[in-house]
Amino acid sequence: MNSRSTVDSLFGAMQSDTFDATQCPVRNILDRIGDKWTSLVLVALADRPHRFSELQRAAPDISKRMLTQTLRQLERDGLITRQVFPTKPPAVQYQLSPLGVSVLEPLGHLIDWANRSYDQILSARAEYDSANPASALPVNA
Amino acid sequence: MNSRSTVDSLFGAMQSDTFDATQCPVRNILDRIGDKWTSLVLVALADRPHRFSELQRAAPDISKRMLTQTLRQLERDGLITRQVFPTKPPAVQYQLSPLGVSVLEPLGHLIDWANRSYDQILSARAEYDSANPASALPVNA
DNA sequence: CCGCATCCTACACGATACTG
DNA sequence: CAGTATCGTGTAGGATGCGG
Repeated sequence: MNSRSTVDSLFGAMQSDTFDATQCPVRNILDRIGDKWTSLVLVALADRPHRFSELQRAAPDISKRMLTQTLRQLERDGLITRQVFPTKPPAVQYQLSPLGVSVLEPLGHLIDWANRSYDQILSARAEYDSANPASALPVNA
Repeated sequence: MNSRSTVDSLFGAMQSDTFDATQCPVRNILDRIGDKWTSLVLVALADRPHRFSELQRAAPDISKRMLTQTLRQLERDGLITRQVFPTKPPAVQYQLSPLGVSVLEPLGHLIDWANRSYDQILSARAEYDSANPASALPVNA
């Protein structure tokens, strides 16, 4: 496996005394990727630039509040750019920056893996759950 | 970009009427990856199999509760296997399953990207914050 | 149309104490 | 050693209404 060495080196870094998890780059990124809407917005913008309301339509169940928040985060991190057209009423366009485009590749790999592996995961869950008739799992079922 | 087509097709799927976000494979996976400890445990186990207390030492700030929960999730999803040695006191070993090993590759790509891009992100944040002297960001600074 | 402020709820997570 | 059970908290995130 190719990525093995990088994973090992990360693990080594985690073991060091001076390791501060709060400013670990990986934690930082994964927290973003993992939150409920970030990756969704990135994927939507991979298609083409979108306006605010277009993004809302693209993800029907996102609230204005969270969409705004997600976009601000991405803008702050330099993954997307925000362009205001002073028309009336105003129009705002969001699009991926080069940095934002660059994340699509690793993100795409993960998405591919998810799609390829989902059946295996589902059957693994079914097997586990049938072997463990109820309890034993304190979290979301 | 290679992964562009898969991203686009995902986006297309999201747009369909029959799309149910709650059982979207990608959402499912990213929720796991994004939670606080899953990826950390996966990376730790990439090195070699670990016992429960070894994992605790590897991630000094994880509580027993969360470690147990994370391990259960991963076991249920079939990414890791759990093996109990009925010694006294008992020893339990966790190791990656083939499926678990397979996630290291896309996960490694993302980790690489995070490490490579972190400087850019930090400077983007600094620039954004200096341009927006305070307010304007309702979330964690 | 865009997006901020306010209020509120649910759940992720941590701390602690107890069992086989 | 390897967990489970219980409790308490912070905060992510949804609903709503106002303002430019």
